[in-house]
Amino acid sequence: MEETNDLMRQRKEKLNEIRKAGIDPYPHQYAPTHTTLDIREEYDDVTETPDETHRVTVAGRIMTKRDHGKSSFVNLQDSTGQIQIYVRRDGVGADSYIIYRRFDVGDIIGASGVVFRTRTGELTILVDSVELLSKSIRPLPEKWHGLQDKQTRYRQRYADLIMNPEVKEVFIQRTKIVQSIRDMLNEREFIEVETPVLQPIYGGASARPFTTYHNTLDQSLYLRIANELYLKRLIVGGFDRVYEFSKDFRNEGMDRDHNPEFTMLELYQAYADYKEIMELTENLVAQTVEDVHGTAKITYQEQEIDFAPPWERMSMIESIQKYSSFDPESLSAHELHSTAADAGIELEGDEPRGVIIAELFDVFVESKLIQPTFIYDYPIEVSPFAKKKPENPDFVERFEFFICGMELGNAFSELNDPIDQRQRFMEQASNLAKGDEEAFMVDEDYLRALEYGMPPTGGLGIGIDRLTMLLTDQYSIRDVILFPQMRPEN
RNA sequence: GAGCCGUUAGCUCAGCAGGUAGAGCAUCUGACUUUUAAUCAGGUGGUCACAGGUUCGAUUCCUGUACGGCUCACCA
Repeated sequence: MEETNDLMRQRKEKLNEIRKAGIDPYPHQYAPTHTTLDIREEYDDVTETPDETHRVTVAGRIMTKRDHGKSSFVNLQDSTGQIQIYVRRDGVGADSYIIYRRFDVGDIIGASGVVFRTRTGELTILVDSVELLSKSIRPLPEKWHGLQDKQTRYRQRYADLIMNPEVKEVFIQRTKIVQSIRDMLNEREFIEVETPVLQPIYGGASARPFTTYHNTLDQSLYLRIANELYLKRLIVGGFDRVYEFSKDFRNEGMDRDHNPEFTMLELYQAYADYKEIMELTENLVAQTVEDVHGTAKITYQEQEIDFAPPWERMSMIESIQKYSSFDPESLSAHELHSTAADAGIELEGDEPRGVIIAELFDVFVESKLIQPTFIYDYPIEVSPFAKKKPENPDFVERFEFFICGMELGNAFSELNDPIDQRQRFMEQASNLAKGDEEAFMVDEDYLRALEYGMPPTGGLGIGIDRLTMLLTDQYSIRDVILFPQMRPEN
């Protein structure tokens, strides 16, 4: 249904008047010579006297308009910032000025003129030619307070971006973060690849998937919850270093650090173990912080975070010993159960030891890890794709890293023993049968790949959205995703 | 999934111990050729989220619904 209000009606009338004057309100192209930033850099030293050699053509959106009878000031915004333009009837001609009077805040216009300074010192273009490039028929939010309503900002990100320049900055930073990581990985001879988003069998993580359907194949397909198993197939195939920035989809709750679709970097390096990946991780992230901020120290929600390596390292057991009064090592399985129950953890009663240890970690430790910290050596029960520790087969060579109480990444020495992997799959399949919605199916093709032989390999996943939250000091994942998931408006 | 809070003009927000609504910006008309929250004068603009209930009367009180925010739970 088309919305109407007086303001839009008025603008449509102006649009018709402009058309009647024989002017196309939506012309096909324009050729600006400068961005507003170019002008600020190039003409920083101009004076109050207009000089014909300081000629520029700019294009952008009218953000404010101050009419003074036969002259008018406009703040014009382009992708690099704003500049003031000064339109005089004597400058553009009487006919053109009549059309100009039909321009509104929000319209996209082009203007040519010479750069000078007004007597208040404002860098300004004295315009002798101005034209409409696109008529805006929907009024922008108010200039002073901008757009505040969160719902509107998320649903109409375009309006948010027009009105709130700091929002745009966040997304520019996001791109820089990705670019920085990509540059470093390319330099280390990793190959960037693309693997399927539509998967016949989902796997590589524990999460409920989105299900879809392919008509021609007459088959259900899943949107990937991870790309792990495909990247490892490539390791089998002889790509020794691969990575992918992967949009993954998990059919679960939404909150300040979960969106149903999100971006994960996964990388795999043949012949490395998790200790090497740990070093790669801290160097990669610390360098990204440096590239984006020029320093390894940032402030996130008023907490100072120092990314300079080496980061703190603690085994999961050590971390539980440190942050709770419990020592999982000295407790029997039965005592572990009652400990966990006392801590308010809901249990069925038949959870294996490792599952409870992981729960204790979640409850007692995770939120306390503020500075970048590696937690390593996870229980085997919660890590179906990680290699066992040679000296203790109850635990695997796996780490996650945490910053500001958030899990940022996950890595392991990849399980490459096809016999062991098959057993782990069977356990998952049995959990699935028992009703664990986040367990997953046996992936026979992945096992077939492993049977050909996969070199010892270290793998890593990093949550790009969460990393961006940290580096741009945003409280919610919705503020680092351009179009976050929302319920329908109506 | 639970709790708390919110939804009033295009935007940002007031308000109503229950009597059909206000401000600023925007917009319109007039004046104004160096303003920058331009200024001055005068106007326009509202299904007070939606649906029920109580009441002589509901934007206001009550209930429900929708959407959103925050917190908690869930999420290895």
